[in-house]
Amino acid sequence: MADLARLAGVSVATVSRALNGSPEVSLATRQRIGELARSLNYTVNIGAKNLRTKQNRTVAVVIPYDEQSRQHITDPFFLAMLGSLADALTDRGFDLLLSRVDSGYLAAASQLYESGAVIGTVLIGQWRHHAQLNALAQRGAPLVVWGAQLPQQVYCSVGGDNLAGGQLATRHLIERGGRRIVFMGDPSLPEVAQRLAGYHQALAEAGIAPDPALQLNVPFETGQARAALTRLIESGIAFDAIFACSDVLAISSMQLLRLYGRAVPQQVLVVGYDDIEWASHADPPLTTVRQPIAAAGIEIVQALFDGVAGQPTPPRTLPVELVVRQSSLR
Amino acid sequence: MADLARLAGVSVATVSRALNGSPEVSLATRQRIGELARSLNYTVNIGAKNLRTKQNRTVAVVIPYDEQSRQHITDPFFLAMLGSLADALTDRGFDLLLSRVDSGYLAAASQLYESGAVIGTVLIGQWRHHAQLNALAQRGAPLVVWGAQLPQQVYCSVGGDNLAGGQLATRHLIERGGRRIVFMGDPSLPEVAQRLAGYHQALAEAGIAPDPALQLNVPFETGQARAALTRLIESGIAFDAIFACSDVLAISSMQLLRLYGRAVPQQVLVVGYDDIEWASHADPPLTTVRQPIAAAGIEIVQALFDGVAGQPTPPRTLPVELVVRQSSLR
DNA sequence: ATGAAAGCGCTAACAC
DNA sequence: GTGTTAGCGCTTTCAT
Repeated sequence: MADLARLAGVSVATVSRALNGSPEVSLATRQRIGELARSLNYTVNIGAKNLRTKQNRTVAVVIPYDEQSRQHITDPFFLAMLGSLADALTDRGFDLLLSRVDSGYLAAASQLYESGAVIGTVLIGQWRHHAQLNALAQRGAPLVVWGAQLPQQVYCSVGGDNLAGGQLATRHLIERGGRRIVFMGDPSLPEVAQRLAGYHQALAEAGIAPDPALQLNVPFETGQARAALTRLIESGIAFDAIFACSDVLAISSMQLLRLYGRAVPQQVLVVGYDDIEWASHADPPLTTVRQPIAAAGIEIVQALFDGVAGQPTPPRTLPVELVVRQSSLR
Repeated sequence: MADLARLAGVSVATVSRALNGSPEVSLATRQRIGELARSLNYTVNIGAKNLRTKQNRTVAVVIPYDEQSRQHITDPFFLAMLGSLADALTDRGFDLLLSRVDSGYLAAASQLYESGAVIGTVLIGQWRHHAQLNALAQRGAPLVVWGAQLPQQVYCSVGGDNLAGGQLATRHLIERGGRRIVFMGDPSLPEVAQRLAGYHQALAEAGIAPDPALQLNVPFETGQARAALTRLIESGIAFDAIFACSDVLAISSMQLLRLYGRAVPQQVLVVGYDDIEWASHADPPLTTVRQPIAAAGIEIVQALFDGVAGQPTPPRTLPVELVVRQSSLR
């Protein structure tokens, strides 16, 4: 900037003002300096600017990972959320700092904030970390978590309406003739627990007694899910429908069912969750509960900015919607 | 830090040294300061540190988007690459700044560098921007592009061996009895052009004359691809195999073929490209050319760091491999 | 309308 | 082993 000032024959103060479009500096010099900067490929050093102004236009997006599995971000749903956040932030002129932190030590997520690198943090994946997240929020970092709304929650969460989602899916399966409906998902995750509650409510409404044998407690990871479903099939326990807590699980299950000669939807109805792009390309196209991904990105970002501005940030629940395709149409 | 110094009864210089683990400061005070900092949730302001030391531990990953379609990052392959890069950078203690820039104005990608926000840039998706990328590289920013190696290339590219991939896929289809092999992809993209060249070579080896009617020039976007394939089917032109330049295209095509009562693999063999996670869950499981995604992340990051260090960064081509599943096994 | 100068939080000579 | 001080590149009062 000093160079620029010298070349323009003015002081750095003027250059700074000009580059920031201050009306104090005459239009002529403002333009002259602007063009000089452009021709020199000069850009204000963002670090110095941030240091001086104590502001900052970047947001951290944290995806926790299991220390053991050390797995790559892989579920298309997470990735779609990431894209949605990227778009929402880009629209507001903010950058996105992608960070992976050990899920056992989420406190690391706040370092980005405490070191002044970001103005706040978005965490995708609440998992089992409710307490850790509360602790994190209490350290003062603006934080928004994609996940379920829980009792005694200090942090702000934005999430789909999981209870309604579970009900929607299950009611639909019942309407279509399902009576022995398998539930697939890991209820130790808050979001899944709520979907399970919706499943139970819908069963109760229809006067169907839930059979614990049909509740498959499997993580969002196809390997174990396939094993569990295989055991179920081979045990000979009857079922005529599946409500899976993710599309990945649902599609993987449909494939397995085919292997065992069970036709979808003729013999088994299937409903998934998320409505990832693949759901409509599955065979048969998958009925699923659509999560409002684009809206989610916008809401999350809005909530985060509210938090940064010191405004209250109540948890938000976004509506979900049932998308009926052929996997549930007998 | 001044506060910390006061509380510890030392000067800021000592605190700085202690926090950076300098052996000059006595172990006792070093530990004392360390614990004090921890108890205060204090973290060195990274912006100020970067400003002073003129270093920086963040890398920009840019995903261009079309100004028109303004579409979300959506192809699972891109997202998998992103995950791989995130892992590779995390392993080296670097942060990843995710940025979306208008593909018509890629020069914007260098701003992150010129403003000192990042030490270099990784661009996923070479598309048609060879010239722009060259210009970008010439501005001095360390840049690595995932894509094909091209003549007169100034920037460093890391990519799969597209020529071999095209050959592998096509030879396999021929071995399996394919004679009239459809090619799907947009040859205006360098990577696809190389795969097409491989396709042509394999045809020539087998003495099969290429039929231009079988070359479907469609983008990586299923809508147009489906339209083109539909036209081909309805035109009555015979074909017995498809080589699609992405798994998304391939799976979408299989779905369409089923609609038209063409059995895969009995009537039409299909091979895809990328080996995204979904390929093995498709129906039938998709034979495909595997891109080395995990290795790619590591290579890209290595190349970028070489560039930052001022070392030469020749383009790198990574081996691909054919993964045979049922979609091509008649 | 423009300039001089202080200071954002940190590190690294250089002194002691 | 520790303190003093200059300065990274910028913005912003306060003067003029």
